[in-house]
Amino acid sequence: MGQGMPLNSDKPITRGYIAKLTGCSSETIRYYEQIGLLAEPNRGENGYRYYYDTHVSHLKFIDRAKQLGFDNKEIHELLNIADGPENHTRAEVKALTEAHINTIRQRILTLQKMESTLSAVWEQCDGSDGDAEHCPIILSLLSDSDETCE
Amino acid sequence: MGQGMPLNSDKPITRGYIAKLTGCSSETIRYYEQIGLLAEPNRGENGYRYYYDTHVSHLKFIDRAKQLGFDNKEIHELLNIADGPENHTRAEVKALTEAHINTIRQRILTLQKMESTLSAVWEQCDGSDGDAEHCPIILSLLSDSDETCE
DNA sequence: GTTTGACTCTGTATTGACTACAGGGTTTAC
DNA sequence: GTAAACCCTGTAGTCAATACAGAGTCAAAC
Repeated sequence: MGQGMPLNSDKPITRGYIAKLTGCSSETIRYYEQIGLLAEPNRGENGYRYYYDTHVSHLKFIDRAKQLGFDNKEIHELLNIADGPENHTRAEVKALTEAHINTIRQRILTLQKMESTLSAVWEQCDGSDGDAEHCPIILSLLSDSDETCE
Repeated sequence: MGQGMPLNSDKPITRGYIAKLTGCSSETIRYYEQIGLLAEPNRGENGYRYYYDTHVSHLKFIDRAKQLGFDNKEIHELLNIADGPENHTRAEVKALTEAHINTIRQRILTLQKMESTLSAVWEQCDGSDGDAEHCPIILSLLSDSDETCE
């Protein structure tokens, strides 16, 4: 029931502390503020940034979205939606997510092609102390495989 | 039998022409030279770069390695090996390739996890014109899923 | 013979998502 | 009281290009 971390909603916390709380580095937090991803916090008389609960939950939101592969621009949109969901539809969120899923699927396909090609030449290479001249990996990079009619 | 492109080994070609031959942009070619990936070509009296066959085959090598996901540093090593294979072993090439394959496999795993998580929430969202407040995608980003004992 | 357009040259700025300083000021712990 | 540990700012670096400004050069059309 909310122990562990004594986070009084009214007591502001420093950058180093919110960094530990969220797992972000304090430099990253400054960066997020700079690019407008995280709202500017209040400042103390000494110029120190002081953060509240909302900053903590926003940073956690950012972290989760990042783990799902969203880039900062997409996370910015998602945060806007989360902060004012009454101005957005589920259709909008679903479309945004779908586009992202497609990007990820495309990346997977590209990587899988690389993997299978690489694995094939890797298996052909005997991995011995012999001269790299006859290494099938090097040979495959040297040969115009698509232009074999040369 | 080597027609199609009349490439006399002794006639140097300009940057724009080698760009068309290899599919790289001419800016990219200048960039490769800058980072030491492509050897500095001779210059004409006017300061123009003039390329030979070796540059063409090096650029093609780079392109093929890039398609297999190698980064510029790795390609640099591979090019060194291809240019002086007597100083390298097949074991070395195989190890380099294996490390790269492992990186790619790791990336695939990460992306597949993202994909399955995203697909799951995507399916839960009805995609209607309704308020985004109850959108399961947004909710999943808002919830401390790992810290449910709060 | 000049002018037009396409090329080439250089250096520098931008992208994205940070990370890593340098060179100060402040706060905390002992 | 002093030293460590924090905070502040601005700036530079990373990777792999891409893009642009401003200048010079070249080939061909008119």
